[in-house]
Amino acid sequence: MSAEAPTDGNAETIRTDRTGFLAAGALPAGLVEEGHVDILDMAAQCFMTRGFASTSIDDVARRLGSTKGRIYHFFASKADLFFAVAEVGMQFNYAAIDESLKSGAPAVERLTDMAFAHCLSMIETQPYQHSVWQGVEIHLRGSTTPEQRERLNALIVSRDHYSELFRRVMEEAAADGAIRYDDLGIARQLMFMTLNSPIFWYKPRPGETAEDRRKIARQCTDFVLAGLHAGSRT
Amino acid sequence: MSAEAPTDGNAETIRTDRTGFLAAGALPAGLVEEGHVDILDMAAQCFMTRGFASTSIDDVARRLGSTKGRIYHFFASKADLFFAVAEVGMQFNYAAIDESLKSGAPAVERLTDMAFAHCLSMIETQPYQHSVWQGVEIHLRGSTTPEQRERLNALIVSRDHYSELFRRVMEEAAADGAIRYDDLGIARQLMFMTLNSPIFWYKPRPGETAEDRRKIARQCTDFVLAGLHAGSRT
DNA sequence: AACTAGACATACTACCGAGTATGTTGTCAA
DNA sequence: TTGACAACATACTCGGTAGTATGTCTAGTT
Repeated sequence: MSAEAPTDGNAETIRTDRTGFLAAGALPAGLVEEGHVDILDMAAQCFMTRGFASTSIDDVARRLGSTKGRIYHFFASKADLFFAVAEVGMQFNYAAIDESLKSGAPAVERLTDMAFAHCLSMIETQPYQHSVWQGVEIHLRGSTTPEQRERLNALIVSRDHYSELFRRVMEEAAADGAIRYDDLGIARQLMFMTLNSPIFWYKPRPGETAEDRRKIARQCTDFVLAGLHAGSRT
Repeated sequence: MSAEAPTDGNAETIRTDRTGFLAAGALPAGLVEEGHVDILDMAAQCFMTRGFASTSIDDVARRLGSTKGRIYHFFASKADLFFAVAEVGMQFNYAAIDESLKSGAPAVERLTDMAFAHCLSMIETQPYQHSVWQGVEIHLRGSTTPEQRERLNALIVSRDHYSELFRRVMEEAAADGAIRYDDLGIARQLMFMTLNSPIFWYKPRPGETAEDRRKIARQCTDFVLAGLHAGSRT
């Protein structure tokens, strides 16, 4: 049933669409190894719906239509699998805002574009982002191994660095007088929470188009910019 | 150490402050039974820091300085304990917005007051609210019993009804032309996410005053109102 | 003074799930 | 053709945790 579409030869085609909803294959290059893709996709979905702690490896295997053996062949432990998912999630984000970040546009405009791209990334890679959230939020009970602790720290560092990219643009925009806030730290928290919120309430509708998703992201971005008291849209 | 302050006679004094940080005893009346208070407080903290699934009953007992026996004497199961915490959390919220809700003030003002009260409740009863969040969000793995399913549904209904209270005021305010948005459903999601966000990032500072907390709530409220394009503050 | 019941602590069971050890199958190389 | 290895599946171990059964102590009652 979940049967192999004939796995014909061309090993080149890493980013085939598979059965998965999300296709981690959409990433830049060989960032995700062949054979990992499906597992990551399904794991991300499990982690999203049941949470890390409540997700058993057998759950993921079941969703894959296979058994634990397959997963443990590629990932050393449940935590390893989780980190892999979360790290891919962050890759998505960096890739998403990259272009806007580098544009020479004025700060507010850059901030707007980044916020929009970030939000859209939340929507379109939701299960991965949900895992990132859990990783940063719940400090992962049972990260016994020091290697895992290290990996968790790396994830948080990555998250912080990403957040920093936004902070700089916010300060620029504030210096321009384009936005204003009371406390920068809180303002940034509120901004991210709003932009991240689709992680929790977004539910893909059947027959939904890419433009529909962009519309949601646009509304979130508008809300944030208004919240930052950006020039009232005439 | 965690020792009993002399449990002298007056059984009337249900709402003594105890060792707990939160004191569920601050609730309206006999809503929380004596003997439940400390357990609920500690359970809420555990659920917040480790999450429901990763929290063992022994964890809660350890934080109480006692053993499982005490907990199972009052609560039938781990899920029961969790629901009790979450339900108390919702009680806090209803109590918090009650006054503002009934005031005859114009819609925007009412909305502002409710938002502020709600946000402050998130801050001041954080562990309980974090449990509410988990209950509504993660659909509670292993709610095997139909009674538990029922209880979870009841919690969600309670949450929805609470959310409805806000929706009405939002529509009123929109009709007054005091706020405007694109999609009401999304606008409400964004509003709540922003107001709820302290659940995740608030961290009580030593020597913090009630006014400090109100200030945070005020900034969140401002952000939301601006996001809803309420009249630009002059 | 014995009786009772509430409020726990202690000791035990049963199960689930992470991790492992080993078996099986297909594919490619020589 | 055979050997080797990747990619899994199957079968098992073992620790942690929810839940239970039972013991103990104290306060209050008659």
